[in-house]
Amino acid sequence: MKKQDEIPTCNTCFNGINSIFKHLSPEQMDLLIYSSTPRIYEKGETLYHEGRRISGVYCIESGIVKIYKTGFDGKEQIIMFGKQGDIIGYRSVLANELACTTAKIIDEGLLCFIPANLLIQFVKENPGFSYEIMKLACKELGDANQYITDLAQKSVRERLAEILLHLTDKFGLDTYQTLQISLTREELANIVGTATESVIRLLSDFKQSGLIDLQGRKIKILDMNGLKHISNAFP
Amino acid sequence: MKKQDEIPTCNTCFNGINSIFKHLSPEQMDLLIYSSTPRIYEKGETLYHEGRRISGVYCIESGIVKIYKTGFDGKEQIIMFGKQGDIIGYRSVLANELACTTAKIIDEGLLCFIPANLLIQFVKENPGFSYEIMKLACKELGDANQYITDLAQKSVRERLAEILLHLTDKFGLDTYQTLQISLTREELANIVGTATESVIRLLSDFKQSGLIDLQGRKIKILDMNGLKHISNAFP
DNA sequence: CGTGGGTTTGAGTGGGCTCAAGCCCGGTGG
DNA sequence: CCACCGGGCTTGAGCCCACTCAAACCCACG
Repeated sequence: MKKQDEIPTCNTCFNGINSIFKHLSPEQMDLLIYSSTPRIYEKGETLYHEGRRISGVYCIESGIVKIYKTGFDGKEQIIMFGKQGDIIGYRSVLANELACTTAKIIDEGLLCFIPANLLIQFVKENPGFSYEIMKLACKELGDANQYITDLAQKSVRERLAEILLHLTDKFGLDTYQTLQISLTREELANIVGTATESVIRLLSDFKQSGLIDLQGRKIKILDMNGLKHISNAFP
Repeated sequence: MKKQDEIPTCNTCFNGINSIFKHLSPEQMDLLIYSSTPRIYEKGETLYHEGRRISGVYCIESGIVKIYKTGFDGKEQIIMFGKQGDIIGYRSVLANELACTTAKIIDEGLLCFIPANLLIQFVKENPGFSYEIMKLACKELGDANQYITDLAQKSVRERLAEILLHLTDKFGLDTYQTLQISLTREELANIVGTATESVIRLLSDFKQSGLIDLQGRKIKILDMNGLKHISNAFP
């Protein structure tokens, strides 16, 4: 736990040019910094559990968070990932409901906990901030609607190609074209909404076709246009 | 068009106890009534089109609106229905995006058009109203996440049972247990995310099992618990 | 060197899709 | 009044995608 010795700070997170908090007044910003608790979270830690009361939201300074629902038979359905700059858990806090998802760290990093009442206070007294959060929710809702349509109408093959492109969009590639997020085959299956074996077969199929390359969990994106073509998305 | 002679009014819609507009100031309410244009919309009319600019939102005083996306091969995916008291189109207006869905009247009724800039003005200057809309978006987002999980993990049979229960929740039954919304088999399929023939086969299967009764488009819900059991939802 | 989690591959099966044909029923025009 | 549509509904046959089950492999780790 030596890492805790470096004093963590959320400054980049709060002050970034695209930060959701850019509309806060100086006083509110002070209050935010004073009331929020940053710390390093390790791989496997759970931020909140589906069905439980949620006491605040988390702002991600670094690391990756997996947000998922647990289906009837215990199978995970990954709804989204959170990364640098994302704020998670706000949905349940603002709707004043129990958490409808579970959030778990898959890449360790620095997160800032912000108490629920503080967030609600900001929303109620700062229209600019409120509008910002609302835009976020509306954007997520648009994405969700799109994914509903995909799940209902596309084949597993199409969806897997699309997910690879989405992950590329969100997490980027390194100089060797390697996707900058590491997922198990099972996790990939739990995004796409299919069985682990199907993901494995399709991935090696994509590899045969020269669309991607595989080395363990590293996925190299070789032919983006080929994937776009298969996915029937990204017009 | 004789119906237009009766002067339509949105009063019930704006002043209802659960109205989203309950937090508006008297001046804002006046402005709303002055600036909004109520009229009767007939079956088949389209309020807005997916991919086009959207000039305002609609508040439903009566009637039913179908909100859907059009998939790659032209197939509709119904995202939700709007009824009395619902406000639709706000997502795209607030996110300042092109419409991500199409909205079409399936049961004629009175709707009130509210210009986009007026809605945005209210959101920006009235935190209570803003909070109310935000809660709405968050709630819809929760529903969407649930449906993503269902689509990814449940069988068509389970989903159809679940949809019948959701429709019962939203539109209610008459004294003969008949569902108070009339849909074609194809529309049902486009909610569930399956082929028309599958819906037909499963409905008659449910009828055989004594769960429902069918008379054309009228669906009688006979055994709610049976449907719950099949749907693996509603714990 | 065993243990266990993740990955891979194969075989078999079945849910649900597609295609095709026929039916029902309300509307329309001769 | 009847013939004839046409849209929606129903039923059947056949097939294939993708799931399940089972077995083996790989590799990091204690």
